[in-house]
Amino acid sequence: MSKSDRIRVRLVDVARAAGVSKTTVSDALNGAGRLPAATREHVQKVARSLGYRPNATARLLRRGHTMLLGVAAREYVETPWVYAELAYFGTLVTAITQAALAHGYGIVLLPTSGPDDCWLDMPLDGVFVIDPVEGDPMVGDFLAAGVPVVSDRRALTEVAIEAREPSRWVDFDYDGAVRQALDHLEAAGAERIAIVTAATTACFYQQSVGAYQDWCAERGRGPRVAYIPGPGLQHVLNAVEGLLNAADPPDALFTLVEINPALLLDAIRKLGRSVPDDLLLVCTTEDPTAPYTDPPTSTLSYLPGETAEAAVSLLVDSIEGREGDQGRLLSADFQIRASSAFPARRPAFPSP
Amino acid sequence: MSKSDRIRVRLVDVARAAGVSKTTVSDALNGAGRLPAATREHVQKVARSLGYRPNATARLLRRGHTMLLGVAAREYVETPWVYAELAYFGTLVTAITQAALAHGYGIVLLPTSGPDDCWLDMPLDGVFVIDPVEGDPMVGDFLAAGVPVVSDRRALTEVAIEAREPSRWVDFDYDGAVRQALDHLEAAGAERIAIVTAATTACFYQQSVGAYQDWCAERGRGPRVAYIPGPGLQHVLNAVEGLLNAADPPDALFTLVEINPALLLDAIRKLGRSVPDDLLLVCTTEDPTAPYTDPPTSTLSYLPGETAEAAVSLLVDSIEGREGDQGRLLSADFQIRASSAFPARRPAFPSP
DNA sequence: CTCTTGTGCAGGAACGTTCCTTCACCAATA
DNA sequence: TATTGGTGAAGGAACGTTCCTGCACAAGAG
Repeated sequence: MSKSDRIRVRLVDVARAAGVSKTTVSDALNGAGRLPAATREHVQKVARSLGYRPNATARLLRRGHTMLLGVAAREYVETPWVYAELAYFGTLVTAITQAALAHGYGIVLLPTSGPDDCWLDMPLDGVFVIDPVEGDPMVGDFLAAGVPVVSDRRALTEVAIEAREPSRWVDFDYDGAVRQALDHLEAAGAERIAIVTAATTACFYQQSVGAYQDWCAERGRGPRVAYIPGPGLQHVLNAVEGLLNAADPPDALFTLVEINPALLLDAIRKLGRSVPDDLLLVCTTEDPTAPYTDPPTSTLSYLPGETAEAAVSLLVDSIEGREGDQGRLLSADFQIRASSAFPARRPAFPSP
Repeated sequence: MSKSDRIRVRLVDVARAAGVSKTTVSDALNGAGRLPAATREHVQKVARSLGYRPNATARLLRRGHTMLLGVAAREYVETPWVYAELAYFGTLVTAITQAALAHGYGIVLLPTSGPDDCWLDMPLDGVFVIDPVEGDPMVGDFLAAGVPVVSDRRALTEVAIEAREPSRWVDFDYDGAVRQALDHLEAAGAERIAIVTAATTACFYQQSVGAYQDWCAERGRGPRVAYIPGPGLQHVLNAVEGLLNAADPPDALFTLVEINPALLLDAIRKLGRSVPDDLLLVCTTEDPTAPYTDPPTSTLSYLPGETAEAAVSLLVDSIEGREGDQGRLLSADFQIRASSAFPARRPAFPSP
């Protein structure tokens, strides 16, 4: 009926056409076996003329591994796939793809929601789970199925310990990173540092806010935390407006959520404040535009490139049966630029 | 030796443990066959207790399709995978992933370069090729292998016609879109409109610049085109600076390349110009921050969401043997905001 | 003229599923 | 008692590869 009824040409078809056995065809095309050059070339010519292409699935079944790595972002599990909103996810996925390619693996983007354990239908050799939720069922399913898992957070112990092989991890020293930024702002003269964070259970936010609160407590300062309720930059802008219009406004802002730095500077300007004269600013972001804003924005980066490299390498070690590290602890990258530099004069803001 | 030597539990293992045949196990777990509830539950219990998970690859081989769609970005073929740099790619990939998921397909990110035809080793049911180059070998390989291809540009005829099944396409009316933006700028009073484009062979830039030149010629105006040599926002900023510092500077800017609007406004401001008073601005971008800049930026969007929807639907039709459309022609979405609105006064720029 | 060694290739098992066919069994009907 | 019909389950082919084993033949050594 349809033109796609034309059946695909298989190995045996080539064998018949060339008047040899399928072993000979396989050997000729794969460069294996003991074949004289004449036979090899003949078979190759016939295969080419028939337009033969090996069936990838059959090959994978035979070989036993698929050379495919899954990637799943779990932070907002209800949203199907959100990474485009966030520069962090975008760069991370890119970096993972490149790193995987370098090891000869392909990348499959996994649904974060879906019917039950539909993710197990994909032929994967390993999975990288970004921002797993607590007791993540996806992680459990894969480990139970014998598929190695690497996560960018290591809060998976309770699931992992009952599995045959615990999941490996890549993690960051959040506490150190947050303190580095806060110390810097303090040294630059800030006395009322506010942070903007997300109202999620994601490990990154939990630990960062915790570190911030500890840091404030050690200095006897009241914490100023703005929580945004979900993804979307309007929420972030609202939160910033709320902070700056408060009775006792902050003299420094530290954002944990992704926000385009130029846009944030715009918003701050519209609220009648000037960076860095009235307000110091540090953004947690992977946005490559940060150095080009006016003034250039100080950033805290969680190095998607290195995360990806480490994750893929751990995953591949695990898949290929090598005993490698169990995990890798990375440090964030803090870039100081003019937005948080020591201003000529300290804010002459009226204290209430 | 290693702990991963522990062999995976297969269907036959469950069958042996449950004292039944593999047929019974398969039927019990898949809800097929004629089995009494007792047997079904017994088998399920045994399977669960052994931690059985079906092998995805074997299943795919049997079923004949993999439910996997490939995605390849070809614009900068030399760069391994660049989409994070460009909001268009990011949103497009996200949208494709979601659309594919809705049809029950997964997404595989394909290497754009690599040894020969390594992409054929992936078990794909179909491929979406973004921005194919002329006579793209990847498109040819897939079509020859009987894998349906959909592309977001239709300039593939010479490859497609020799294939059994020509590739399907999603395309845009670039000419109409460019003219819409230019007409709008003209109506707003602009007399010297410059565009910023990329020095690539990609269909989108070629056709858009062509439309711009035609439009200028029809009005007897000299075209002002700035070409950027490669990816990276520094190039864009340099190009803008070059245009605005020229002897006879433009009074309107129309960017075809991706650039963060807030950042561009920053740069224009630093060059001593004000949008929209001195300079009107229209950006081709998918950046969600455009409505939030100061002033809000007029944008031309090539609707990654609709592109993805159409592409996946064409692909799935093709895979599942339905005779569907051969292609889909979409229109770009032009959003007029303050950055290109009629200013109170026309630029009082000195003509040379 | 045998015995070895090597070459060129064919046969068939295996990978782990799904599903089509067959078969035994039991009860109800003719 | 023979026939039908339905139920429960087993056997085995098939999906398209790869690769292990082994056969036939020829050439050289003894």
